[in-house]
Amino acid sequence: MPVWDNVLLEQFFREGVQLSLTADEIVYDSDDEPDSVFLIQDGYVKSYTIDNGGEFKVLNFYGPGSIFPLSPALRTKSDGRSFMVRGTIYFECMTGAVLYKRNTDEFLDYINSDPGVYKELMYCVLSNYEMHLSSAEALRFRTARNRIVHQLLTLADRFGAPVKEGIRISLPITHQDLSDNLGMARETVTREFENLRYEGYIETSNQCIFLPDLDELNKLLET
Amino acid sequence: MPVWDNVLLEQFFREGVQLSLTADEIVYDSDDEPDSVFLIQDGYVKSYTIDNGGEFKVLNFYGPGSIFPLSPALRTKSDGRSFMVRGTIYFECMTGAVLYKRNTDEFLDYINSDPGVYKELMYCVLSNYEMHLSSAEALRFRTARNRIVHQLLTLADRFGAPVKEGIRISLPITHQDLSDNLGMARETVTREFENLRYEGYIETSNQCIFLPDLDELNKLLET
DNA sequence: CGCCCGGTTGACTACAATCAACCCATGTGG
DNA sequence: CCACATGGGTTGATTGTAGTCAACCGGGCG
Repeated sequence: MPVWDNVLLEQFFREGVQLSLTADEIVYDSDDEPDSVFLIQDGYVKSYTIDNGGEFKVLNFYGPGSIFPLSPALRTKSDGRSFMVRGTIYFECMTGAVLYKRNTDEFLDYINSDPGVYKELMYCVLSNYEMHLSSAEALRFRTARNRIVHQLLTLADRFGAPVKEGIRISLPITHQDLSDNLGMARETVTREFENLRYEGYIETSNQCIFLPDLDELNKLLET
Repeated sequence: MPVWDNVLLEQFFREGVQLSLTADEIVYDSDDEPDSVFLIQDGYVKSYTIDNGGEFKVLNFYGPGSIFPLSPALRTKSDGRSFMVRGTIYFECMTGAVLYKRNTDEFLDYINSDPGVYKELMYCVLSNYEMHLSSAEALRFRTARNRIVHQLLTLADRFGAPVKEGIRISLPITHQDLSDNLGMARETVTREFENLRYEGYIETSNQCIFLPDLDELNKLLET
């Protein structure tokens, strides 16, 4: 749903190089010159930083149709403004993945060639933007439980597939990923998942999360 | 200095209606039809939501040169996609403020008329995006102290004015605002400010924050 | 086989939320 | 002009949540 049908952009990327990557492979990090841009054809990618204290901080998750890294690519040297975020941002495959890769310069030429492309791109950026906004809302909850519940709802919005009266989150996420995403300990995620499972709000099998009733889940946030 | 020189956009807004608002006035909320867009000429604005539990969550701060609300304005009904964020987002003046107001439709016409404008706008969105990214990093720290220190550095990046061997944050922020921004209790902010002041990392007078040494502050995050 | 990763569980502890006062400055209405 | 309310800041005492440390389990894989 939030992943927009980027007809023009997808067409452009499909003329690029196709890459097949395995889980845990790092696609790109922001220390590199930003000379490539990627479209995800298949599979899932996460972005994260490692802070000065050595903590992993998972910033975002990307699925089929997503384009990255937008911010470093669009902030070219030519305009004299550099990427504002401190520290290196890594993009790593969470699963096996198929990506299309294009040269940043070609990418910039392409988006400047056609206002329609600029528009598509704007929606990509906005979509990311809103994903962060929604995560940021989750992070501001006081209890681990609420943080997790809110983030599950956000992930359902973005990666949810309707399955018999419920939503299955198609992103294969580990407790570790989620805890790094929410700034909490891995064990806390396990414990809250245990509670939510016991109370019937979620069902899990290996790394799949099924949410039988989003409305009920939403009501949890009211307390 | 992340606030970009938006020559074309500023020119456009200056042809609009000028508004003078007092502190605490709400400029816009996302329940309204998104029929207006604003440029801040002078003063400061914050955006926040109120969650189901009644907690205030301050999402972002805006200063002179900022344009808002970007996301609702750019997501017009015409493209069939609605604003993804749950709940209402309010934009409220933190100080007396002078704004320019333009009609959303005119705004959309204008940005479509010239690729140069689209580019400026893209930088506005990216700038916001990166601000959120940086805040999100702060929110993922485990301790209140680190969350506060990181956010002070982010605010210094965005609102810092160099003053004799240090940085003064020009945003007049209250403990309440900062605590709502970082998802913590007001008293916790007071206590950590007290500590940081005692240790010489910050100086405060009424609602002004002065950071004598950003590097030293940065080093705090390593523990 | 043994290692590593992901998940689970228990015990203990520290940090921050909460509740409760209180101070001070400002603004406002009688 | 005083009385009072309000908002911002400060401080202390208490409690609960979640972080930490530790151990263990199961499965996949070299």
